[in-house]
Amino acid sequence: MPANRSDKRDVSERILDAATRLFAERGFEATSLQSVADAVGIRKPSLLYHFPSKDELRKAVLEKLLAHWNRVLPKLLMAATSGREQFDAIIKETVAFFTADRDRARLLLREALDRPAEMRALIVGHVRPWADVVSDYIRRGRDAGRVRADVDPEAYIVHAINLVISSIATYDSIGALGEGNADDTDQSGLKRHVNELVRVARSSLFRQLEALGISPHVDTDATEGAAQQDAVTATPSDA
Amino acid sequence: MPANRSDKRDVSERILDAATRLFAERGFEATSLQSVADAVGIRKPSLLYHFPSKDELRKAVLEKLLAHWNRVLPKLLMAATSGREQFDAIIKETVAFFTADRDRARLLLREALDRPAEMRALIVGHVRPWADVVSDYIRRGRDAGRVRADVDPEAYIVHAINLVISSIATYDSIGALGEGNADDTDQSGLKRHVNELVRVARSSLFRQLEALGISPHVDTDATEGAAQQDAVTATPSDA
DNA sequence: TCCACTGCCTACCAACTGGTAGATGATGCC
DNA sequence: GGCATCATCTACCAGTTGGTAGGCAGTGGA
Repeated sequence: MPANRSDKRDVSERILDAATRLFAERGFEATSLQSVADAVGIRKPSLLYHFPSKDELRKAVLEKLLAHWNRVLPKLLMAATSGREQFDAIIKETVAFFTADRDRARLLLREALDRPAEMRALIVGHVRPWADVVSDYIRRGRDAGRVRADVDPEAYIVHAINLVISSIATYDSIGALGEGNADDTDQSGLKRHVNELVRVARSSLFRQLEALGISPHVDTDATEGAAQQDAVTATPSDA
Repeated sequence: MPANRSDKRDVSERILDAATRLFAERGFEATSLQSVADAVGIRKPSLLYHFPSKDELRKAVLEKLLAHWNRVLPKLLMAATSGREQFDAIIKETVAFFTADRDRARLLLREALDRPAEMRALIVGHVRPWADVVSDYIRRGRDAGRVRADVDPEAYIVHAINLVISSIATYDSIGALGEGNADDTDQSGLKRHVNELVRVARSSLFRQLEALGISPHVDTDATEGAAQQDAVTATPSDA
């Protein structure tokens, strides 16, 4: 039987999963190959057979994370829904992606801190293209009066991305301000956290609805609250 | 002469400075005591004479950072200016504090990722008290109609703090989206980055001025822009 | 049947880690 | 001057690190 081949992919996959978790939790430098091997249940040289060096393992972990991302995002941007719906779709997917596994946010944030130059290159190569699409969209929205006049589109996008990733990555520590209890088992605290996160991102971009004479602000609040409600529970296309 | 005593403080101080820089740059685990000693120009055992263990050094670095913070913040909160001025004073000081030395932001962010439980405890002990003051202020502002009705005060504060620290800490990497050039020597990119950061924090908290019938929004933008202008160049009370 | 290859292993390595022991010289107090 | 203390040093330690050498069982194709 071809147990070999399927096993190899399986083991490599398990190594990647364990490494992702440990790198996100403790950081790359603080994680030994031994501990990754232990987590997978193999010996260290076996691990080095699949990934020839620790740095190659790191790159593979990062690449796997970005691969998913690059698969999902174009779809969202090509879906030609316009106006706030597009914004909601993007931010909802982004938030769902990172809340589904907070290690993703932690890993990216650590990488940004540990290797700024490398991350910068990755961002310019992978994220810049569609960030330009979004900033165009923001500019059009600004001309149409939907978006606040004082928004700096490029800078806003940076802050929006940073806000999502960082606030989810640091929820366990900085989130302590918002909630008293340490064990947030039902994730109600995380929900509240994320709802406000989406509200901040949205309300700092769009002009207030009542200013446009659409509806009284009490209704607006309720609608926005409902729209954000399932941002946490929503499942990303792929886990 | 009392060269001994002043020398001791001096060396300890130099160790703390070097450790702060290195911990912020590479992370705690990735920084060896040897490299800190080298940066100071002493031998490793001399370093361990001043700080009995690596972990004690870490705590001292963190404590020094928080000490400054705890000295400055009460003053800002006690200054009984009300309304948006208080918000501006706090966020301006905070932003100035972290932009004056971005290592501070990086260090705190790393600590939040590396030791969430410890950071959580520190936050509850040190930050919670005055965060409660601010959230009260937000609630009052909400009742008075200055603050948006849908703001979640506690959650907002968490995001505001996170936004400031994280966006400044990751400017070198994620900020690449906003600016093309890697060497931001004149810091104009950082200024733009920070201005938008302040705008996001403010506009997601307060209702738009024109909605309150105070002034046309063009004037508002200009005023706000000017108010934010020197957030970067402003010097915090103590460096 | 033989052979090459895969996947995992044991045994090992030099380099480096945080930390200790203890000597040495300078300083300040009696 | 004598003496304790301070600050720094050299020499050393055991443990861990990322990584290598090479053996060995199973598999699949010629």
